[in-house]
Amino acid sequence: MNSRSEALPPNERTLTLRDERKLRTRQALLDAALTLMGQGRSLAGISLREVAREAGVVPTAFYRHFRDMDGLGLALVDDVCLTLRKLMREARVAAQGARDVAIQTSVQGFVGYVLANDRAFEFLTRERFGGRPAVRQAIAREIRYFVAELANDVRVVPPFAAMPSDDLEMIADLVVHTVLNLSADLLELPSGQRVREHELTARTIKQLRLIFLGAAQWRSDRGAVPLGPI
Amino acid sequence: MNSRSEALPPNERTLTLRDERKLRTRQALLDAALTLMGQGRSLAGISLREVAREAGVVPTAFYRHFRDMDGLGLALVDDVCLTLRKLMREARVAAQGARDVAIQTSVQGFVGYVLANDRAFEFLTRERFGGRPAVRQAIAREIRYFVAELANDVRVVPPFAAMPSDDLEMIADLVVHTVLNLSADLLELPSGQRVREHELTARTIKQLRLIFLGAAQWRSDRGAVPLGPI
DNA sequence: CTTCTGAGTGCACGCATGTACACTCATGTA
DNA sequence: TACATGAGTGTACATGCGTGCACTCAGAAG
Repeated sequence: MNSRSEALPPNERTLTLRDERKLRTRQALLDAALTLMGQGRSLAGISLREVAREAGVVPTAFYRHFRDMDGLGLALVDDVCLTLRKLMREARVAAQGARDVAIQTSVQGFVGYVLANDRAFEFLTRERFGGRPAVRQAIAREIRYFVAELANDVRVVPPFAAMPSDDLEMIADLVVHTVLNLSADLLELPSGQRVREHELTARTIKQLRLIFLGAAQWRSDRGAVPLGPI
Repeated sequence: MNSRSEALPPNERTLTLRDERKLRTRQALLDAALTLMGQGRSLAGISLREVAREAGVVPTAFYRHFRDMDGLGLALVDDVCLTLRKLMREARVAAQGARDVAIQTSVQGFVGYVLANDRAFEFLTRERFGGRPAVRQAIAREIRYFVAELANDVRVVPPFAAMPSDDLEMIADLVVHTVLNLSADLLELPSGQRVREHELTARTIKQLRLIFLGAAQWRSDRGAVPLGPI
């Protein structure tokens, strides 16, 4: 398998022509599913046959790539999140260059990114709670990953340095979910509602400023939560 | 229609026996849908026939109550949110009696409420983003209602008095979504995970404390968000 | 050049679904 | 008491579904 190893650019030529075509069909199926989820449909409401039809392939060919629609869903999470991580990493590197990445700049960048990749975010938003358990868990894991990474990133900046890891994660969690909330609201807009879009963005920016204001005042020892009646 | 008006307890006897039975069947259908949504299924993955079967009624009887599954979904939102509003109002009245409702007490009360009404909250969580557009919009409206009501409620307490309405709503929005986030996380637990349950609750309590800490420092004029490139 | 592999095809099947229609018969109305 | 209503029934049908199986025939392997 996977030969044709004539020492060419290895990213291109570790794959045979056949495998390349297979990957293309696979991508067509993933794409088809994403397309069909436009107009507010969820994976649960899309049939295997529909996906195959949209991808221009006979229904039984589906099985060469995925066990069933659940498998397609999981692959979609992987596929979408891989791209997402990569781009987030790039954004992070760019941010290290320009010190003092203001909240506003970051959020506006994020908004642009969400709107540019609306199909991916629509999928994640829709299936995050509405999807089958396996898909939900996969998305939850990705979000936990982002939270942990954000917690690590802000560990070096003033108010967060020397803060207990627990509290850092708690704040990162709050930030991530506030931003995800913005993303969900944006996707609900009928597209092209620039004014409302800006209102939502402004609201989120304020919310993040408020959170950082709170973080600056935060003292872990005052925030302890007693067990109460378990 | 709706006679038998022999001046009895009007809550009971403005309905004929027939209408009463019809209502009972209707409720059975709503209940059946809620039941079938256990184990992580969404409305989109449940058939009209299944609901009828679970309710102990022939499929075509469904149409006497709802136009289709979308109609059932909308009715479910109304039904569930009506109960919810009523109980929230009671909680609010109770809170007015005991001044200084600590964050901790409120959140723990909310957690108990979510776990006691898990089917209702599971439905709302699942369909909030994952549902058909009409259902999503109905739920979004209910959430906006809660946000507005919370904003009104806290208007009288120290840090929030004399704060612009915009900022108040922005904070209420942050609080409500933080709490909804807790609710979603709780429902994802396999039930009976009391330790993890307490961890999640503690995290949310901390997040709310941090938010109120930020709110105490908040100055509207410093939080203005310039338009930027529209 | 020959042989083998496996991605995509075409057909067939049984099954569940949404909904139309004509029905029954308990209950409300007069 | 006699009639009208309408909630729930039972039958029927076309449609779309998931999936099994035998197939073709590029293209990889030797």
